[in-house]
Amino acid sequence: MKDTIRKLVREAVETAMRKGALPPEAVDSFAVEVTRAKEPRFGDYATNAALVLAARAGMNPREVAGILTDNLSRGDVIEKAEVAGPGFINFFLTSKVWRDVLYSIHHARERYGHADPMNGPKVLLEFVSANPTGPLHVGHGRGAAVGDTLARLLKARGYRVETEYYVNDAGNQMRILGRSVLFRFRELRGETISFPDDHYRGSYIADLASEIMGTQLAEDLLSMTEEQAVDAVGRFACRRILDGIQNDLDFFGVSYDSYFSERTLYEHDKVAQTVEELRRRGRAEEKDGAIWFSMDSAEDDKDRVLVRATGEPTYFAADAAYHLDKLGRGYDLLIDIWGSDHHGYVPRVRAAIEALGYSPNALKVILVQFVTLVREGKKLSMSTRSGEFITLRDVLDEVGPDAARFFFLTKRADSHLDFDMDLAKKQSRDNPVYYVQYAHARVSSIFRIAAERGIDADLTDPDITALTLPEEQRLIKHLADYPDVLAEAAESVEPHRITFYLMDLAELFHAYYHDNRVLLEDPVVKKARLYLVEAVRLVVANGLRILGVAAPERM
RNA sequence: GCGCCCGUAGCUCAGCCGGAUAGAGCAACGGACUUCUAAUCCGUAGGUCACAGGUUCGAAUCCUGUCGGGCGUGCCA
Repeated sequence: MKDTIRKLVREAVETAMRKGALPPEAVDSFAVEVTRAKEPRFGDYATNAALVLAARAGMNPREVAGILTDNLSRGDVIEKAEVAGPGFINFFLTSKVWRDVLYSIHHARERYGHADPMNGPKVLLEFVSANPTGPLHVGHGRGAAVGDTLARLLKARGYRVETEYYVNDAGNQMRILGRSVLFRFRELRGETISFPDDHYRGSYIADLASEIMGTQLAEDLLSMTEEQAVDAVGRFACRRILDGIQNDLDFFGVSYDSYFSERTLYEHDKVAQTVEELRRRGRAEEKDGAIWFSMDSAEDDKDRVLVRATGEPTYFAADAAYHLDKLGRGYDLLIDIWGSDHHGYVPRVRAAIEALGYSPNALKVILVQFVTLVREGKKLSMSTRSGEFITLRDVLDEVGPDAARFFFLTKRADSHLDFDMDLAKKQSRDNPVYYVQYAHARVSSIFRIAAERGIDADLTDPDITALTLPEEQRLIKHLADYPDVLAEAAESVEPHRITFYLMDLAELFHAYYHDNRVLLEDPVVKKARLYLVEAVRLVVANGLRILGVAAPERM
C-alpha cells in the first residue's frame, strides 16, 4: 500500500518538476517516505515529502505540499489529499481500496503480503552454529527462532534463501572435548584423574563416557596412543552431541538446508589456501613465528593471528576460509546470526572478506543478545562454569515450542530478553502466544458452529459495504498493513515486527468479536462479517506460519 | 584504558534511516459472562524518553560529553 502511494507522490513530484513548479535540482535523488497516519483525522497515510523537498528547493513546505497535491493523480486510490501541520500531506483512501484489501486476502490466502516468488537476492543464512561440545542453551534457542523465522520471512519476500549450520568440529576444542570424555571414561574404569579446570564438566560428558563402556571403542582405546584416543573419543562425542542438537532443533521445528563441517575445510586444505591467498594479497605476514592478518586501522584495532607459532591455524583463519567458501558458492549476501558476545569479531571477519576481494557489505551480522530465564519473578542464574545449566530442551519441554518461539521474537534481537517461564505457560491475556492463537481459534470456531447448526456460511460475492462499523474499518485497515509489515521486517531483517503486528491484530479482533456477533439473521451483514473475520484468520495464520508457530482451530 | 550495544510509565518492552499530542502489555484500581470459547472485553491512573550541551523550522530519534548497565578487547572459540 505504501508503495502505491509512494509512487503517486513521486509522480506528482515529477509532474510538478516538468511544469516548472519545482526546481529540478531539488528532487534529483529523493526517497519518498510514506507513513501510516497516527490518527483518523490525519487520514490513512501521510508523507513528509514536502518538508524534505522544501529545504532543498528553498521554498515554504506548505507551499511545496500544495504544489504536490495539485499535481497528484488521484485515480481510484485517493479520495482526498490535504496539506496539514507544517507541510505534511495526508491521504484519505477510497472505499474501493479497502474493499480490494479483503478481496486480495481471500484471493492470495497464505501468499497474501508475499512477493513474487524467488527473484530476489541469493542469501545464505547461517545461524545457531553452536559448538558440538554440549547441549543447546536458551540463547541458542533465541538465535534459532530468529534465524528460522528470518529464513521464512525473506523467502516470503522473494529472497532465495538457504540456511546453514557451521559445525566447529575441528581444532583445540575437539581435543578438549575428547579429553573430557576420555578422562571421565577412565574414572569409570577406576583410575584417579585430576580433571582439568578448562575442560567440560557437564553431566552429559560423564553420560557419554559411560556410553562408551563395554563398546568396541572402549576396547580399541586400550591399544591407541593418547593422541589417537583423544581423537577417537572426540569424534564419538561430537557425533553424539551433534545428534542431540539436531534432535532439539527438530523438536523446536528448525531445520537446515545444510550442515557445514569445519573439519572439511582442513581436509580440503581450504584454510591453508585462504592464508596463502591473504599472503599473496599482501594482507598476511609472518612475525614472531606466527602468521598475522594485517588489519587496516579503519577496520579493527590490531592485527590478528591466523596461524599460531605452533603451526596450528586459529579459529579466525578457519572462519575466513569458511566465509570465502560461502561467497564462492555465489550468494549475493551472507547473513550470520551470532551471540552478541561475539560482536568484537564482526570487524575482523568483515575485514577478511574485504581483503579476499569481496565487498564487506556482502556480510550482514545479526547480533542476538542474551536470554535470562525468569521464574517466580527471579532470574535464574546460568552457571556455565559447572556445566549445569537449563538447556533449550528443558525450556521446550516445559513451555512448548510455540510459546518459546513466540517469546524469543517478542523483542528486538539486539535487546536483552527476560524469558518468563511462568508467563509462557499461562493461558490468558498476559501470554501473547495464546492471545494471538486464540484469535485464530475463535474465527475457526465461528465457522465450526455455523457448520454444526446448519447456518449458511458461504462467502461468495460478499457485500462489503455492509461493514459500516468503525471497528470494522479499523480491522480492514490493519489487515491492509500486513504486506508493508512483511516488506519492512524483511528489509530491516527484524522478524520481531511480525510478532508485534499479530498482537495488534489480535487485539483489534478480540475487541470486535466481543462487541459484535458474526452469525446474525441478516444474511448480508452476516456474509460480510464472515468474510472479514475469515480474512483476519487468514492473516493470523499467514503470520504465525512465518513465525513457525501453530495456528490452532480450537483451544 | 579503548571499542560496541543499551538506558523510554512501578515492571517487561515498542517507537529510533529527524516530523504532528511519546505507545502497548503486565502489575494497581473500578467494571462486563442467559449470546459465535471470559484463554475475552471496557474504563481509570501512571512519563524531566538517564543527565548536560549541540545541529535543525522541528530531536526519544542525529552529534559531543557525563553517569549507570551489559559485552568485547587471546598465538581461546
